[in-house]
Amino acid sequence: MSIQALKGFKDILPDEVGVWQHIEATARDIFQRFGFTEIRVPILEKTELFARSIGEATDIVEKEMYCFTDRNGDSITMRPEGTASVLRAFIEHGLQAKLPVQRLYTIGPMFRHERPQKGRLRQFHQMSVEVLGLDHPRLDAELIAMGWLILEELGLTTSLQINSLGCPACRPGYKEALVNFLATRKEHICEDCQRRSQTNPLRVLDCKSSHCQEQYVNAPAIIDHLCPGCGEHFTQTKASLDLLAVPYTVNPFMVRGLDYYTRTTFELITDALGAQSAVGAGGRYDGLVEQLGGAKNMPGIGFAMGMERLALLLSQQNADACPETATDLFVAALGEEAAVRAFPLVHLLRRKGLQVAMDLEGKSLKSQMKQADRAKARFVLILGEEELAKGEAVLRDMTSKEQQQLPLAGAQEALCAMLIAAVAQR
RNA sequence: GUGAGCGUAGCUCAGCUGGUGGUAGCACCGGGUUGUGGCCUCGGAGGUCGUGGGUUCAAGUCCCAUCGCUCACCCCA
Repeated sequence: MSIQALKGFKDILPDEVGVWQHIEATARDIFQRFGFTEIRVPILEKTELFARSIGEATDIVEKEMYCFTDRNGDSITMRPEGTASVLRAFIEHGLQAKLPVQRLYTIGPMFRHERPQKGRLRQFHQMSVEVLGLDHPRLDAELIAMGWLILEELGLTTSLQINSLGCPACRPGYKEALVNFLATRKEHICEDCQRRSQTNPLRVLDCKSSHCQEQYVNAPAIIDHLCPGCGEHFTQTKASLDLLAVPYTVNPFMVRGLDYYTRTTFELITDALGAQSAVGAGGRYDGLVEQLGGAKNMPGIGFAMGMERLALLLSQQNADACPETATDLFVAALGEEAAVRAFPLVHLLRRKGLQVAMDLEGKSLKSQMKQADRAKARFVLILGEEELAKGEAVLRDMTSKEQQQLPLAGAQEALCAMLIAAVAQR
């Protein structure tokens, strides 16, 4: 048996890479329009960073992280998400001193040891954005609208759900009300829900069992328990979304799997990916910077998009949008003398910026024409013994099938210029 | 961690109640066209039927184990 990739680790093969590049290019362009700059952060961090930000009791930290002890005996973790690292860098380098409001994005692989399934891998890729230093509700709306715009420009149809999780002032009160409510339904809900009533009561409302959902119809909703500050913030966020004409539905039962979220949370959802419905999600995390040892009262908000999920959606909904690679010119040389002549010509054309291919093995013209066709070459320059004898090469336009003679005499630069002109005309 | 389904050519898959591995499709190589691609046509190459054991005169097919993949639960982007 030959060696295979690790479970949940996948190669992105040449014929799928166009989709990925299209997603990335579209997103980078939009990030830039919204004033974001890229930050690149390491894949490895101290384990403590994630334990402190994501939350000790979360599934991610408890059982999904790739942790190991390095040669110095330090506990190291392969990042399961991007926000913690970006905030660490923000604090470590004092970025708030350089610009009061930081808009950052990062793209890269994340790692979680889960059972792989459709749209879920152990190494997966996220594009994530963070804004630090501003808590205005218009920012929440702007960020959500940016996520929406990315999907729109990719030609993908999704829906948007929003919620508010409150803040340390109002959430405990809600939690208590919820726990009390759940106690009254204890006998009628599934085992998972009973267990989660203790460990993570907010999560219970997210149960997929329709039987449980019936029980929760009259459950207290967090948005009815928000403190005045959070209530006003949520109202303003919704109003701002309306101003931008971004359609949303409020899902008072939506929760997040990371502990650091406060106030606004949202998910961009699709029903086209099987069990994995979220293609993007995020929210506000106003206490996180302080929690990680940074400045007090440093608000933050961010979201991440799953690139595998976007790629799946794109290839099933809008595959045509991804540009195909084409070749400007294929140089078909026949015989050793012609090959020796063509070889440096090809290099010169490449230096001039053309996308040029050539067969190096001395195959038949038929075979070389086939290669040219496969490479989607727009032109083929035929250079054989006959052409050398006549001092004229044949340039064939592969779509119109028209052929013209190009003089070989004189400097190679002249031939180059003619070829570049021919390619530029199309 | 739990459950289900599936492993046959590079890829997608046929293969019935066990009886010699498929002229299968796509891709690849070559000929038809001695120097012109796609379309057509003819030919060619390509396999430890995931692995190990068992039942049987006989196993791709039945049984057991094991490895792998996929989907779902859970969780999440």
